Amino acid sequence: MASARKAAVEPRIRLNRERVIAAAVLLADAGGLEALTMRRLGEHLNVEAMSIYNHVANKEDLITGMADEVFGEIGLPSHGDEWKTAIRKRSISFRDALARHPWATTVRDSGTNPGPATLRHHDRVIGTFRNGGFSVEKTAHAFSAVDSYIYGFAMQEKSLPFSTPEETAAMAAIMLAQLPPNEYPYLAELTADHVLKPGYSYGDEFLIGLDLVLDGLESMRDTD
Amino acid sequence: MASARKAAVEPRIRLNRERVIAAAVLLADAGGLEALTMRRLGEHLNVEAMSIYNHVANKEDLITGMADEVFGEIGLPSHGDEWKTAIRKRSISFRDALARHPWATTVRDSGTNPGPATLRHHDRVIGTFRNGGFSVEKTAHAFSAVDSYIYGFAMQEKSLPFSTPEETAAMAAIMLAQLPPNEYPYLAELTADHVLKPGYSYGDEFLIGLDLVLDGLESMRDTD
DNA sequence: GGAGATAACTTACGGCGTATGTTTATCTTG
DNA sequence: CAAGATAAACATACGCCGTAAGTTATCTCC
Repeated sequence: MASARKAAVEPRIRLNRERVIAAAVLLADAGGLEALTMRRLGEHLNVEAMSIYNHVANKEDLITGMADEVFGEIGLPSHGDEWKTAIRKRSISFRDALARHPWATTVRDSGTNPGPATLRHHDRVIGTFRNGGFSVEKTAHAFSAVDSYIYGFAMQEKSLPFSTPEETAAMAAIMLAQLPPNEYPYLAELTADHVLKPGYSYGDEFLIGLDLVLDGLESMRDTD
Repeated sequence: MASARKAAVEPRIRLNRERVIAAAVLLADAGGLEALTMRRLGEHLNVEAMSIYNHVANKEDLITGMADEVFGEIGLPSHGDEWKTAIRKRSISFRDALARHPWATTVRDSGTNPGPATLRHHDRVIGTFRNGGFSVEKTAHAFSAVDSYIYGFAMQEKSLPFSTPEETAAMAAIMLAQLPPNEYPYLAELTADHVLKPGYSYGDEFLIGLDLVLDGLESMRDTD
């Protein structure tokens, strides 16, 4: 057959789980989770959609793998640092990873069946609090508070309809113009006097809120 | 025709946007956003799928309407209360609304084209900070920090594979049993000594983290 | 009661995830 | 190196999905 001869000229490149997941992450980064379809993923891998199922159980399994991939990109808290510094660094790294892969903010089934990178990450974060003098109970509080904040911030950041300062200013001006001015006076004030000021960037809010949470955790650790 | 006669016996009930959105919210509450399909929604409304398009522009418009519905359920901060009390109450109400409608945590296109309930809600929250003595800039910090925390917490809560205390204990025991014990010692400790303790409920973490954020905002307001 | 508007229904299309069955390429073992 | 076994590719098909386009029934108002 002609196809057999052609196959001899262009030998198949074997797939594997890592290559599949990496390509899927690229696709989702570019167009969001809804751009990730098995057929399109197949195209990017030069393979038919069904061939992917030799390497992942189904689409959910694929996405779980992708989420673990993202967790693997987060810098683990360093043992050498004091707890606050260590958690601060990994929180920034966490937020950066979620900004690189915005689709990951909504996945969160890492909660139901976490992959190995996710487990290691969580273990190290918990260990950092414990070694920093937090009781088991206060470690739970700290873990919940910090990660809730990070996830929530990443989600808000993702949902903004702009990213660069120029886009922000343009978008804010439009939104301000079409706001009924008397109906939402405080919203109008915030937009006009803060968002539209030169140099405004929503991303700058991240560290302010993060440090607020970390300082609160420090005083919580030392009281009761 | 027989169908014409039958129609005379069972006259059509007219649809409208509110009824469509309310039914869609019910459907999503019960089975998540992926259970919300136009055909199923039609069935629940005793109507063909395409008839729904006389009342919403498309599915995205429908979901936007649903999100605004949820925002409408959140109690507005009261003018009578001190800012901290007012924000605390509305934050609890916000979290309750997101717990009732878990699908809403991932929607967030309220950011791109907010509905009237969403706008009113935001305006009132911003106004509460402003009248509580926050500068415009600090109001932005406060708004971002509080809502990030609430969204993130709601998302984590939603992604837990259990809700009742019994389920939690059962699930935690299973997860603990299948954890490589030496590989994740801190995770194991937290699960055994905290999650498996009687009376544990992740939901209790909400107020702890919320008060931590609110206290932090208070001292931020009074410094610099 | 007749006309025009509104909102329902019907049909159809392309794309989705994936079950099932078949073919081809690669690996194993002598 | 040959051949049988295994793994991974391809091909087809099914029942869903959102929704465009066209048709019919009902409601509203004179």
